[in-house]
Amino acid sequence: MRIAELEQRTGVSRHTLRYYEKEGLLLEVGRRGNNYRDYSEKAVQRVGMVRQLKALGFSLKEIREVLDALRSDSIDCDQGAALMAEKKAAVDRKITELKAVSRLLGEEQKRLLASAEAQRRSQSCAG
Amino acid sequence: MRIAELEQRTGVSRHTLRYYEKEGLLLEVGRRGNNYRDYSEKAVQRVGMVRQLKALGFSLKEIREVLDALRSDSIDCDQGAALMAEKKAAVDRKITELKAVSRLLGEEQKRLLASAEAQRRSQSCAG
DNA sequence: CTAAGGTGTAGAGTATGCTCTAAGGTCAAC
DNA sequence: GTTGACCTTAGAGCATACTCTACACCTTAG
Repeated sequence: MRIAELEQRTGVSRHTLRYYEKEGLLLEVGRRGNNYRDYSEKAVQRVGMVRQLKALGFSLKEIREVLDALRSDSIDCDQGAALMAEKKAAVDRKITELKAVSRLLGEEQKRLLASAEAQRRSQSCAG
Repeated sequence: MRIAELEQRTGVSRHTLRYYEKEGLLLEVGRRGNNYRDYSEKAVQRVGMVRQLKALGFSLKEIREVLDALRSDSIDCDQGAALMAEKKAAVDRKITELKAVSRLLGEEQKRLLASAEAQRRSQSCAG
C-alpha cells in the first residue's frame, strides 16, 4: 500500500511515518519503480505497536531496540532474549508503580467526594 | 532547605527544580530575606511524585493538573474528584496495556531462549 | 577585605518527536 | 498535454522538557 493508505489506516501522518522510517522504526519499507514507498500489511501492525509503546512512555529509541530484537534475524538469540527480559522487567516495574498511583488517585477521589458532601453542608474540601 | 539540599536529596538539578517551579509544579516555594528559595520537607515528596509520574509517561501539564487537584483548596471538590477519577481511569488503562506488553515480551523472550537452544544445534533464531 | 562558593534571574542552547513547507517528479483522467 | 491528486526529498519550524551560561548578589572563612 502507499503512504496515504497507511496514514489513513494507522491515523499517523505521512510526515510522522517518514520520520519513523528515518529513525529506523520501519526497516522493511519497499519501493515501487516510481520510487513511491510500498508498505506491507505488517507495517500497519508495526506502526500500531510503535504508537502503543509510545503512549506507554517508551522513547522511540527504546521502541526501536525492542522491535529490532523482535526482528532478530541478525541479532544473537541469547542477546535478544536478554533484551526482552530487561524490557519486560522495566514494564513490570512500571506496572507496579502505576498500581500505586492508581490506588493513591482512588483514595484521593474518595476523599474529595466525601469533602464534596461536607462542602454541601458548608465546609471546605481542602486536604 | 536551600536549593542545593533539595537538589541533592531528590537527584533533580537546580536548573530543573527552578524550571518546575516556573511551570507551576512547585507552588509553595518560600523565600528567605536574601531572596534565596526556602523549600519545605513536603517539597522533597512533591518533586519525587513529579519524577515518578513523569517516568510513567505523564506530561508536566498532566502532572500539574493532578497536583493542583491534590492541593484542592481552591478547586471545587466534585470537580477535583472527577479529575482524579479521570486520571485514575487513564492510569488503569495504561496498566492494562502494559500487562499485555509484558505478556508479549515474556513470550518473545521464551521463543528467543528456545531459538538460542536450537541455534546451538546450528539453526537460526529469526521469527 | 577578599576570595570562594552558593544563590538569583534571564535567556540561549539542546534533544526528542513531531509538523509543515517548498520544490519537484509521477500518474490517471480528460 | 495539461490538470490535479498523489508521491519524493530536504529542510525549516515548533512544543516539551530540560540544560547550561552569563552576570550579579549574598554569605562565610581566612
